[in-house]
Amino acid sequence: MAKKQIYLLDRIDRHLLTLLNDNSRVSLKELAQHIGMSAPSTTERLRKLEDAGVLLGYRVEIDPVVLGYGLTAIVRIRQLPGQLQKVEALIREIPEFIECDKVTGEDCFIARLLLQDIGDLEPIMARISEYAETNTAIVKSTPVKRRLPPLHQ
Amino acid sequence: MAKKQIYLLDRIDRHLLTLLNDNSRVSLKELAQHIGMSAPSTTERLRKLEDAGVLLGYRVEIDPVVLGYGLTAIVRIRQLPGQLQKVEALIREIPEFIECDKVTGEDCFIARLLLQDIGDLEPIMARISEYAETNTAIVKSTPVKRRLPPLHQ
DNA sequence: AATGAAAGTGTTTATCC
DNA sequence: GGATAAACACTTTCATT
Repeated sequence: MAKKQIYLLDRIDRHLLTLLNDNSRVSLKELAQHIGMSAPSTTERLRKLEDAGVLLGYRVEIDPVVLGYGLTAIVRIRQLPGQLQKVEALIREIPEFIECDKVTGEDCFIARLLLQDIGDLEPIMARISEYAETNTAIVKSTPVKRRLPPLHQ
Repeated sequence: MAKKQIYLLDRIDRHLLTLLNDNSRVSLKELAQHIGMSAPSTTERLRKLEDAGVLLGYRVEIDPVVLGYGLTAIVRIRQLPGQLQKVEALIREIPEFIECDKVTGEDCFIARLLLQDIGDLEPIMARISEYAETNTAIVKSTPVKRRLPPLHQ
Protein backbone atom coordinates (compact mmCIF):
# COMPACT_ATOMS: atom_id res chain seq x y z
CA MET A 1 0.00 0.00 0.00
CA ALA A 2 1.48 3.34 -1.07
CA LYS A 3 1.93 6.07 1.50
CA LYS A 4 -0.96 8.53 1.46
CA GLN A 5 0.02 11.67 -0.42
CA ILE A 6 0.51 14.72 1.77
CA TYR A 7 -1.42 17.81 0.69
CA LEU A 8 0.65 20.98 0.72
CA LEU A 9 -1.32 24.00 1.87
CA ASP A 10 -0.53 27.46 0.60
CA ARG A 11 -1.12 30.72 2.45
CA ILE A 12 -4.67 31.04 1.15
CA ASP A 13 -5.59 27.46 2.10
CA ARG A 14 -4.34 28.08 5.63
CA HIS A 15 -6.28 31.32 5.85
CA LEU A 16 -9.46 29.62 4.57
CA LEU A 17 -9.21 26.73 7.04
CA THR A 18 -8.61 29.11 9.93
CA LEU A 19 -11.57 31.30 8.98
CA LEU A 20 -13.82 28.24 8.62
CA ASN A 21 -12.72 26.90 11.99
CA ASP A 22 -13.70 30.20 13.57
CA ASN A 23 -17.14 29.98 11.97
CA SER A 24 -17.87 27.32 9.40
CA ARG A 25 -21.27 28.87 8.62
CA VAL A 26 -19.67 32.02 7.27
CA SER A 27 -20.95 32.98 3.82
CA LEU A 28 -18.87 32.34 0.74
CA LYS A 29 -18.94 36.05 0.00
CA GLU A 30 -17.44 36.92 3.37
CA LEU A 31 -14.83 34.15 3.08
CA ALA A 32 -13.89 35.43 -0.37
CA GLN A 33 -13.53 39.01 0.90
CA HIS A 34 -11.28 37.94 3.78
CA ILE A 35 -8.91 35.98 1.56
CA GLY A 36 -9.00 38.58 -1.23
CA MET A 37 -10.44 36.37 -3.96
CA SER A 38 -13.65 36.10 -5.92
CA ALA A 39 -16.49 33.90 -4.72
CA PRO A 40 -16.10 31.30 -7.51
CA SER A 41 -12.37 30.93 -6.83
CA THR A 42 -13.11 30.47 -3.15
CA THR A 43 -15.63 27.72 -3.95
CA GLU A 44 -12.99 26.02 -6.07
CA ARG A 45 -10.43 26.19 -3.23
CA LEU A 46 -12.88 24.61 -0.82
CA ARG A 47 -13.75 21.89 -3.30
CA LYS A 48 -10.08 20.98 -3.67
CA LEU A 49 -9.51 20.84 0.07
CA GLU A 50 -12.56 18.59 0.42
CA ASP A 51 -11.59 16.34 -2.51
CA ALA A 52 -8.05 15.97 -1.19
CA GLY A 53 -9.46 14.80 2.15
CA VAL A 54 -7.98 17.70 4.11
CA LEU A 55 -11.40 19.07 4.99
CA LEU A 56 -13.38 16.12 6.32
CA GLY A 57 -16.47 18.07 7.28
CA TYR A 58 -18.16 20.97 9.00
CA ARG A 59 -19.21 20.37 12.63
CA VAL A 60 -20.66 22.14 15.62
CA GLU A 61 -19.11 22.78 19.00
CA ILE A 62 -21.58 22.16 21.80
CA ASP A 63 -21.11 23.04 25.48
CA PRO A 64 -21.74 19.86 27.48
CA VAL A 65 -22.07 21.89 30.70
CA VAL A 66 -25.14 23.74 29.43
CA LEU A 67 -26.69 20.36 28.60
CA GLY A 68 -26.13 19.21 32.19
CA TYR A 69 -22.78 17.42 31.83
CA GLY A 70 -20.92 19.29 34.54
CA LEU A 71 -18.04 16.80 34.73
CA THR A 72 -15.60 15.37 32.23
CA ALA A 73 -13.42 12.37 33.02
CA ILE A 74 -10.53 10.79 31.19
CA VAL A 75 -10.59 7.06 31.67
CA ARG A 76 -7.72 4.66 30.99
CA ILE A 77 -8.92 1.14 30.40
CA ARG A 78 -7.05 -2.20 30.32
CA GLN A 79 -9.27 -5.07 29.37
CA LEU A 80 -9.07 -8.46 31.08
CA PRO A 81 -7.82 -11.34 28.90
CA GLY A 82 -10.18 -12.13 26.04
CA GLN A 83 -12.43 -9.12 26.68
CA LEU A 84 -11.10 -6.63 24.14
CA GLN A 85 -14.10 -6.84 21.80
CA LYS A 86 -16.57 -6.61 24.68
CA VAL A 87 -14.88 -3.54 26.15
CA GLU A 88 -14.69 -1.79 22.78
CA ALA A 89 -18.38 -2.54 22.12
CA LEU A 90 -19.39 -1.18 25.54
CA ILE A 91 -17.52 2.07 25.03
CA ARG A 92 -19.15 2.53 21.64
CA GLU A 93 -22.61 1.86 23.08
CA ILE A 94 -22.39 4.18 26.07
CA PRO A 95 -23.03 7.64 24.60
CA GLU A 96 -21.38 9.40 27.55
CA PHE A 97 -18.07 8.14 26.12
CA ILE A 98 -17.62 10.85 23.52
CA GLU A 99 -14.21 9.74 22.28
CA CYS A 100 -11.98 6.69 22.58
CA ASP A 101 -8.52 5.82 21.31
CA LYS A 102 -6.79 2.45 21.35
CA VAL A 103 -3.18 2.99 22.37
CA THR A 104 0.15 1.24 22.85
CA GLY A 105 1.46 0.54 26.33
CA GLU A 106 -0.08 -0.95 29.43
CA ASP A 107 -3.38 0.86 29.05
CA CYS A 108 -5.31 -0.30 26.03
CA PHE A 109 -7.94 2.41 25.67
CA ILE A 110 -8.03 6.05 26.65
CA ALA A 111 -11.55 7.49 26.61
CA ARG A 112 -13.27 10.78 27.32
CA LEU A 113 -16.41 10.49 29.43
CA LEU A 114 -19.12 13.08 30.15
CA LEU A 115 -20.99 12.93 33.47
CA GLN A 116 -23.91 14.90 34.84
CA ASP A 117 -22.33 14.66 38.29
CA ILE A 118 -19.90 12.49 40.21
CA GLY A 119 -22.73 10.13 41.18
CA ASP A 120 -22.99 9.02 37.55
CA LEU A 121 -19.41 7.77 37.48
CA GLU A 122 -19.93 4.59 39.45
CA PRO A 123 -22.83 3.05 37.48
CA ILE A 124 -21.04 3.65 34.17
CA MET A 125 -17.69 2.38 35.39
CA ALA A 126 -19.36 -0.66 36.95
CA ARG A 127 -20.40 -1.78 33.47
CA ILE A 128 -16.80 -1.54 32.27
CA SER A 129 -15.23 -3.06 35.39
CA GLU A 130 -16.71 -6.46 34.64
CA TYR A 131 -14.34 -6.69 31.71
CA ALA A 132 -11.46 -4.34 32.46
CA GLU A 133 -9.26 -2.54 34.96
CA THR A 134 -9.72 1.20 34.86
CA ASN A 135 -8.13 4.41 36.04
CA THR A 136 -10.24 7.56 36.09
CA ALA A 137 -9.01 11.17 36.17
CA ILE A 138 -11.45 14.05 36.53
CA VAL A 139 -10.82 17.09 34.33
CA LYS A 140 -10.25 20.21 36.46
CA SER A 141 -9.66 22.62 33.58
CA THR A 142 -8.70 22.60 29.93
CA PRO A 143 -5.59 24.72 29.24
CA VAL A 144 -5.80 23.90 25.51
CA LYS A 145 -9.21 23.33 23.95
CA ARG A 146 -9.19 21.17 20.81
CA ARG A 147 -7.49 23.22 18.09
CA LEU A 148 -6.47 22.73 14.47
CA PRO A 149 -3.33 20.81 13.55
CA PRO A 150 -0.40 23.11 12.74
CA LEU A 151 -0.93 24.32 9.17
CA HIS A 152 2.59 24.68 7.83
CA GLN A 153 3.83 26.15 4.64
CA MET B 1 -22.20 31.81 42.35
CA ALA B 2 -25.46 30.26 41.18
CA LYS B 3 -25.40 26.97 39.31
CA LYS B 4 -25.50 27.46 35.55
CA GLN B 5 -28.99 26.83 34.22
CA ILE B 6 -29.36 23.65 32.18
CA TYR B 7 -30.95 24.10 28.76
CA LEU B 8 -33.61 21.53 27.97
CA LEU B 9 -33.57 20.45 24.35
CA ASP B 10 -36.75 19.37 22.58
CA ARG B 11 -36.97 16.93 19.68
CA ILE B 12 -36.46 19.67 17.10
CA ASP B 13 -33.41 21.10 18.88
CA ARG B 14 -31.82 17.65 18.96
CA HIS B 15 -32.58 17.14 15.29
CA LEU B 16 -31.11 20.53 14.39
CA LEU B 17 -27.91 19.94 16.35
CA THR B 18 -27.45 16.51 14.79
CA LEU B 19 -27.99 17.85 11.27
CA LEU B 20 -25.55 20.70 11.88
CA ASN B 21 -22.94 18.32 13.25
CA ASP B 22 -23.19 16.28 10.08
CA ASN B 23 -22.66 19.40 7.98
CA SER B 24 -22.67 22.79 9.59
CA ARG B 25 -22.54 24.54 6.19
CA VAL B 26 -25.96 23.18 5.25
CA SER B 27 -28.34 25.90 4.03
CA LEU B 28 -31.10 27.20 6.28
CA LYS B 29 -33.60 26.09 3.67
CA GLU B 30 -32.40 22.51 3.78
CA LEU B 31 -32.26 22.53 7.58
CA ALA B 32 -35.81 23.87 7.69
CA GLN B 33 -37.03 21.17 5.29
CA HIS B 34 -35.44 18.38 7.34
CA ILE B 35 -36.99 19.51 10.61
CA GLY B 36 -40.34 20.36 8.99
CA MET B 37 -40.40 24.07 9.83
CA SER B 38 -40.19 27.35 7.96
CA ALA B 39 -36.84 29.05 7.42
CA PRO B 40 -37.56 31.96 9.80
CA SER B 41 -38.53 29.55 12.61
CA THR B 42 -35.35 27.60 12.03
CA THR B 43 -33.28 30.78 12.27
CA GLU B 44 -35.01 31.58 15.55
CA ARG B 45 -34.27 28.09 16.94
CA LEU B 46 -30.60 28.45 16.08
CA ARG B 47 -30.43 31.90 17.63
CA LYS B 48 -31.85 30.53 20.89
CA LEU B 49 -29.40 27.64 21.01
CA GLU B 50 -26.56 30.09 20.40
CA ASP B 51 -27.80 32.62 22.96
CA ALA B 52 -28.26 29.90 25.58
CA GLY B 53 -24.64 28.85 25.08
CA VAL B 54 -25.52 25.35 23.87
CA LEU B 55 -24.13 26.02 20.41
CA LEU B 56 -20.68 27.49 20.97
CA GLY B 57 -19.68 27.64 17.33
CA TYR B 58 -19.30 26.08 13.92
CA ARG B 59 -15.96 24.37 13.22
CA VAL B 60 -14.19 22.26 10.64
CA GLU B 61 -12.87 18.74 10.94
CA ILE B 62 -9.45 18.41 9.35
CA ASP B 63 -7.56 15.17 8.70
CA PRO B 64 -4.12 15.52 10.27
CA VAL B 65 -2.83 12.52 8.29
CA VAL B 66 -3.37 14.29 4.95
CA LEU B 67 -1.38 17.25 6.33
CA GLY B 68 1.51 14.92 7.15
CA TYR B 69 0.75 14.14 10.81
CA GLY B 70 0.78 10.37 10.52
CA LEU B 71 1.00 9.77 14.28
CA THR B 72 -1.06 10.83 17.26
CA ALA B 73 0.18 10.41 20.82
CA ILE B 74 -1.54 10.83 24.16
CA VAL B 75 0.89 12.20 26.69
CA ARG B 76 0.47 12.17 30.45
CA ILE B 77 2.52 14.83 32.14
CA ARG B 78 3.46 15.34 35.79
CA GLN B 79 5.38 18.52 36.36
CA LEU B 80 8.36 18.72 38.71
CA PRO B 81 7.87 20.85 41.86
CA GLY B 82 7.34 24.53 41.02
CA GLN B 83 7.14 23.97 37.25
CA LEU B 84 3.38 23.92 36.71
CA GLN B 85 3.20 27.31 35.00
CA LYS B 86 6.19 26.53 32.79
CA VAL B 87 4.77 23.19 31.68
CA GLU B 88 1.37 24.67 30.92
CA ALA B 89 2.96 27.51 28.92
CA LEU B 90 5.08 25.05 26.90
CA ILE B 91 2.08 22.91 25.99
CA ARG B 92 0.17 26.00 24.86
CA GLU B 93 3.11 27.19 22.76
CA ILE B 94 3.82 23.91 20.98
CA PRO B 95 1.18 23.75 18.24
CA GLU B 96 1.53 19.98 17.86
CA PHE B 97 -0.25 19.73 21.23
CA ILE B 98 -3.79 20.10 19.92
CA GLU B 99 -5.57 19.58 23.23
CA CYS B 100 -4.68 19.51 26.91
CA ASP B 101 -6.65 18.89 30.08
CA LYS B 102 -5.53 19.41 33.65
CA VAL B 103 -6.73 16.47 35.71
CA THR B 104 -6.93 15.07 39.24
CA GLY B 105 -4.67 12.22 40.28
CA GLU B 106 -0.97 11.54 39.93
CA ASP B 107 -0.77 12.84 36.37
CA CYS B 108 -1.40 16.53 36.14
CA PHE B 109 -1.96 17.04 32.42
CA ILE B 110 -3.24 14.76 29.70
CA ALA B 111 -2.49 16.08 26.23
CA ARG B 112 -3.02 15.05 22.63
CA LEU B 113 0.02 15.43 20.40
CA LEU B 114 0.32 15.25 16.60
CA LEU B 115 3.57 14.02 15.06
CA GLN B 116 4.76 13.77 11.47
CA ASP B 117 6.62 10.58 12.39
CA ILE B 118 8.09 8.87 15.43
CA GLY B 119 11.32 10.82 14.99
CA ASP B 120 9.50 14.00 15.97
CA LEU B 121 8.55 12.64 19.37
CA GLU B 122 11.92 12.97 21.03
CA PRO B 123 12.67 16.64 20.27
CA ILE B 124 9.22 17.71 21.45
CA MET B 125 9.27 15.59 24.58
CA ALA B 126 12.80 16.77 25.38
CA ARG B 127 11.44 20.30 25.79
CA ILE B 128 8.84 19.05 28.28
CA SER B 129 11.17 16.67 30.13
CA GLU B 130 13.20 19.54 31.55
CA TYR B 131 10.20 20.39 33.69
CA ALA B 132 8.12 17.22 34.00
CA GLU B 133 7.91 13.45 34.02
CA THR B 134 5.98 12.10 31.09
CA ASN B 135 4.33 8.94 29.82
CA THR B 136 3.55 8.66 26.11
CA ALA B 137 1.08 6.31 24.45
CA ILE B 138 0.83 6.10 20.66
CA VAL B 139 -2.67 5.95 19.19
CA LYS B 140 -3.15 2.73 17.19
CA SER B 141 -6.76 3.34 16.21
CA THR B 142 -9.76 5.40 17.27
CA PRO B 143 -12.79 3.21 18.04
CA VAL B 144 -14.88 6.32 18.85
CA LYS B 145 -14.13 9.55 17.01
CA ARG B 146 -15.15 12.72 18.86
CA ARG B 147 -18.95 12.77 18.90
CA LEU B 148 -21.70 14.98 20.33
CA PRO B 149 -22.71 14.77 24.00
CA PRO B 150 -25.85 12.68 24.51
CA LEU B 151 -28.79 14.94 23.63
CA HIS B 152 -31.52 13.76 25.98
CA GLN B 153 -35.16 14.56 26.08
C1' DA C 1 -43.64 30.56 18.63
C1' DA C 2 -44.58 30.00 14.06
C1' DT C 3 -45.94 31.21 9.09
C1' DG C 4 -46.09 33.17 4.02
C1' DA C 5 -44.65 36.49 0.93
C1' DA C 6 -41.76 40.24 -0.46
C1' DA C 7 -37.43 42.52 -0.31
C1' DG C 8 -32.73 41.98 0.11
C1' DT C 9 -28.63 39.31 -0.32
C1' DG C 10 -25.66 35.48 -1.60
C1' DT C 11 -24.24 31.64 -4.80
C1' DT C 12 -23.48 29.47 -9.09
C1' DT C 13 -22.78 29.13 -13.92
C1' DA C 14 -20.86 30.56 -18.17
C1' DT C 15 -17.46 32.97 -20.44
C1' DC C 16 -13.12 34.97 -20.71
C1' DC C 17 -8.19 35.83 -19.37
C1' DG D 1 -6.07 29.02 -11.44
C1' DG D 2 -8.57 33.04 -11.26
C1' DA D 3 -12.10 37.10 -12.54
C1' DT D 4 -16.57 39.16 -14.08
C1' DA D 5 -21.37 39.36 -14.81
C1' DA D 6 -25.88 37.36 -15.35
C1' DA D 7 -29.03 33.88 -13.83
C1' DC D 8 -30.51 31.58 -10.08
C1' DA D 9 -31.24 30.46 -5.19
C1' DC D 10 -31.39 31.52 -0.45
C1' DT D 11 -32.14 34.41 3.75
C1' DT D 12 -34.22 37.95 6.26
C1' DT D 13 -37.81 41.08 7.35
C1' DC D 14 -42.46 42.14 8.07
C1' DA D 15 -47.24 41.54 8.75
C1' DT D 16 -50.26 38.13 10.48
C1' DT D 17 -52.07 34.21 13.40
